[in-house]
Amino acid sequence: MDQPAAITALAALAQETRMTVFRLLIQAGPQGMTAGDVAAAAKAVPSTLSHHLAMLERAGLVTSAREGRSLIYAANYAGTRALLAFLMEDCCQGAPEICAPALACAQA
Amino acid sequence: MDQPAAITALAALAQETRMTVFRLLIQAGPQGMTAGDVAAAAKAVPSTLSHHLAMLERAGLVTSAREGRSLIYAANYAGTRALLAFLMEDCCQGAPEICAPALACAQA
DNA sequence: CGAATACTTCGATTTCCATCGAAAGGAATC
DNA sequence: GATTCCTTTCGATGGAAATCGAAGTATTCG
Repeated sequence: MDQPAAITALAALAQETRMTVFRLLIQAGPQGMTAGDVAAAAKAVPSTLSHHLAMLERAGLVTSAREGRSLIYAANYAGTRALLAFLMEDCCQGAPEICAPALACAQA
Repeated sequence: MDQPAAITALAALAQETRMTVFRLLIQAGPQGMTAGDVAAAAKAVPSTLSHHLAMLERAGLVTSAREGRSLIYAANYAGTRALLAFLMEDCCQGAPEICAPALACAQA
């Protein structure tokens, strides 16, 4: 992942509703949730939420798939992993004191 | 770190100039750089850069200290670590397949 | 004290983002 | 084939962010 892509992904997460939605989808796991369920859980108007989901998808943090008349959104593990890798490589390159505790925390 | 603080930090990094400045300060290490040197390296007008540095500082990603008539900016390791920890905990909680590769990458 | 240096803060402009209601687009049902 | 459902796209509006030049603040040196 290059810097412009990382910035797009960070911008996607730097918003309350989108961050909430993303966390929701991470917790929902690989099977994901319908757009409607996400909207209900996030207490957002459908059109607004659709906009946010599209932004998360463009950022590579979320995937969508049609199932019947619903759209299923799920967390994009590869994209999320790429963003974390970008941050870790960028930080730890010369500064392991930043990332070492983070990965200890992740292992717990 | 709670969600609002993380969003502030993510927003601070989700901008080209600020991301560049942050990476510059990480590479500069604990001794940091003067605001003037940062402005020169980032090819930015002083007033604009001052605004960006202030935002990074509010986000807890950099620190500032006066030294003579210069201001020294340096990466805030604790704040950066906290942001990564927030992302890792949030991601890996139920999804180690995201963070495991990230930490392997960081260890290399 | 006065001038010069190093940044920041102020004021103003332009551009981008978040939000909503209304209309439109596919998919299933009857 | 018409209707109903679920979701997106369109159009418009209010508000926040990025940028710059000019003026202000703190510090050192003459």
